[in-house]
Amino acid sequence: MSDNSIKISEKNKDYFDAVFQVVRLIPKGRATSYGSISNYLGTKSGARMVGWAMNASHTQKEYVPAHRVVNRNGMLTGKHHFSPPEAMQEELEKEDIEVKNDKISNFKKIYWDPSEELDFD
DNA sequence: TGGGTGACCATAG
DNA sequence: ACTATGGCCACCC
Repeated sequence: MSDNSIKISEKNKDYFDAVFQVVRLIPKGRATSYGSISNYLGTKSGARMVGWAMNASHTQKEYVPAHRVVNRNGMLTGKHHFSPPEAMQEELEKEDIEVKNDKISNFKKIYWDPSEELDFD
């Protein structure tokens, strides 16, 4: 493995790019939280920035599975930001992820932590 | 330039 | 268990 090391430059633009890359690395049927991504990138409290980056994810040419990114509670906080708000839950259910009341039921099961799954070189 | 906001998280009361 | 507050950093007005 060699592509798993995401490098962040001083440019915030690269930070956005890094977030997108991590999100794309999320396996199908899995989900992670903003905090985990920010923690993986080094910005512990930069969880908000991750969400901000996701907001710009739709502008990226490459597909970014933003629906696989939820908050620490497993709640689909960003669903309202999707083209059709219900699309987020739809996409998750398509990946065998059970969503109940805008929250992932088995979030702990399908939880995917980049720092755990991705190996550092 | 400065203040307010946000798809968050952790801690304290 | 729940609510309140701070922190964090980029973006917008």
